[in-house]
Parts: sequence; structure tokens; C-alpha cells
Amino acid sequence: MSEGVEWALHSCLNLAWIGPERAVTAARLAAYHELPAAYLNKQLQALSRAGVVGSVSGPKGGFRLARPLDRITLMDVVAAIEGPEEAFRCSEIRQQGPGAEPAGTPTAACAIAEAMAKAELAWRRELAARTLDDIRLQAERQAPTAPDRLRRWFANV
Amino acid sequence: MSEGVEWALHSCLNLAWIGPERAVTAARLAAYHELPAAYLNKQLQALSRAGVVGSVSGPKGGFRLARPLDRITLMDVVAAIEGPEEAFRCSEIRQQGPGAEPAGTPTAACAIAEAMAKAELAWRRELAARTLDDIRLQAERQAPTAPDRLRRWFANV
DNA sequence: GAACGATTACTCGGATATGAATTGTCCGAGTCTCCGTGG
DNA sequence: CCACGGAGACTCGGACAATTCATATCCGAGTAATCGTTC
Repeated sequence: MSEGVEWALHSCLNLAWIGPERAVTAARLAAYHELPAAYLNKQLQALSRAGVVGSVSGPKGGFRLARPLDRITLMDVVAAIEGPEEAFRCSEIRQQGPGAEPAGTPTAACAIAEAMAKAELAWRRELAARTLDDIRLQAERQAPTAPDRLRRWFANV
Repeated sequence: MSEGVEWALHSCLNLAWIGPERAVTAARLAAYHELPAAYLNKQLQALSRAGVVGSVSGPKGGFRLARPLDRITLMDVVAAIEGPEEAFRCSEIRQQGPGAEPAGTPTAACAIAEAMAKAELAWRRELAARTLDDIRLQAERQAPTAPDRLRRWFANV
């Protein structure tokens, strides 16, 4: 899985702690975790295309969350970065070469593809059931001082 | 996900239909679905290292299933090809740069990593619950003539 | 005829190229701010 | 003092390299069968 998923998730959380009042530039978000700024910008663009965050150009521009944190699921972010297509894609190799069914045979769904799809659905279901607000809550329980430190740092820079 | 997973799964199923009496070469298995023989060989090696199939060299050599089909799960094959490590790996970027906790702070597990791991666990659970014998049964229901055609083809070549 | 040994052919196994996708970088289009000017 | 206009600077957005990983290929080590030879 792409490295960008982790960056995007943390950045969304950071955006939430900063608050939706003001936009934050990709450079600032990147600096906070020492990430390559231009590349994080690329990931944020993907989030923007997916409608997870909004973006404004120009001075005082940047990114901000497009909707409340409890309406953004892990699935939203993963789909925005990784793309919507499934990880396992059936190439129907059973229909190639001597192993192929005789032409005209009604071909049912590949049992392998079905099973893999079902497993992936379970994964997606878990991701869709977990909102970023859940994550935020858990993170704040584990490190109560983190949000304040973050706000201070972003206010000073 | 790697293309090889699909190849490996189909090949295991084919091996099961042929039966464990005689070994089948990678070249024959590849020809049945018009796959690149040398590369399928590589995947079968991975299955061999994982103990899913056994291999013998020399004339009359080849691969065969190492254990009954109902003791091989989808997870076994996927892990053999893709590797055992998780798809989402936490780089702990939260501990880099200004966002890092002060040194000495007891760092709890990253909430994001936990949630992603939980989702991936659900995926693994589904894969581990499905044996290749289930798949075989379903495939035979959908295409009852396939096993016979396969056995005939492998007997003649 | 049977047993033995060298030869031979065939297989896996890993080292080696190739291609594509992810990762990383850069510059231009657009836009908001700020400052100077005029009423 | 206030409104307006233009220059300037800053940001996102997408086009452009570099590196890594998956894909594909090839050749050598090892092994079992085969054939020839000998008892």
C-alpha cells in the first residue's frame, strides 16, 4: 500500500485539530512531520479531488477539511489515495489456452475471484465503519497534550 | 496485489485435479493457461518455500500439493506469494519533526496503525477461513466437465 | 539374462534484464493581498 | 478619510524525472532415467 495513505491520514487529523477556520498550506503540514512538501501536496490534491478536503489558492490559501471529521471514514481516505479499483483483479486466465471452456459455454463467475472479492469487502467494511473522529478520540486519550502543541506550532509558524 | 496470486491459486487447483500421484512441471501448468513458464516457475518456488507444494528435480520431476486441499487456505497462498508483512506499514511519521512527542514520553500505539491493522486482520480472517477445497467444490458445481477435460489434457501432453 | 556404471536429458533454483508503477521534483496558472493613487 | 486599481507574491495544480518494485527471462546445479557394457 502506498506510503501516501499514512501521510494523508495524519494530515487530515492535523487539519482537524487546527480547525476549519483557516487553511493550511501543504508546506506547513509537510514540515510538521518532515515530509517532502511537494509530494504531500500531490496527495492532498488527491484528497481534494475526492472531496475530502477543500483547497484555495493564493496567499492565505491552503487546505482544510471539507466536512466534519465524523463524516470522513478511513475508506474515504484510502480510496482517494489508492484509487477505487480492487487490489485483486481477476484476469480470467482460466479462459486462456487449453484450459478454456469450449466456446459458447455459459461462464459462471470465477470462484476464486468471488472469494477474494468477499475478503476484500470485509476489509472495506472495516475501513468504512471507522471514522476519523474515532481515531482522533483515541489519539487524544493516548496523548492529551498533542493537540495543543500542534496548535501552538502552527500558530507560530 | 501481485498477478502471481491468481496464477498460484489456479495452479494449486489444477494440481489438485491432476492428483498427487505424479508431479507436474511448471511448463505444463503454464501452458494450460498460456502463462510465461519461467515466471510461473518462480511463483511455484515461493509456494514450495512456504510448504504449500512440494518439488522434485530431474526427469519425471515437477510440483505436487504438499497436503490435502482442505488444509490449504487462501491465506496460505496469498502469504506465500505476497509475503507475510502487512500491506499498510506504519512509518511512525508522527514521531518525526516538530510533531514528535518530547523525548522520554511513553509512546502508545498509533491509533491509525491500529485501525488499519484491524481492517487488515478482517481481510486475513476471511482468507484463512476459506480453504481451496471450498473453491474446488464451487468450481466443480459451476463447470462439472472441467476436471475431466483437464485430466485428459495433462495425460496426453 | 541381470547388474552395474557412465551418459544424457530433464527439472528446479536462483542470478540476471526489463518494464511499469510509485516516489519525488519542478514550474506555470490562478488568485488573494497589499500598497499606491486619486477622489 | 475612503474607494479603487494595479503590482506583487504566494498557493495549488499538473507536467516532468528518478527510484523502487513487480514482471519476465535465462542459465547452472542436481537428479533420475536410459543406454551400453560387463559378468
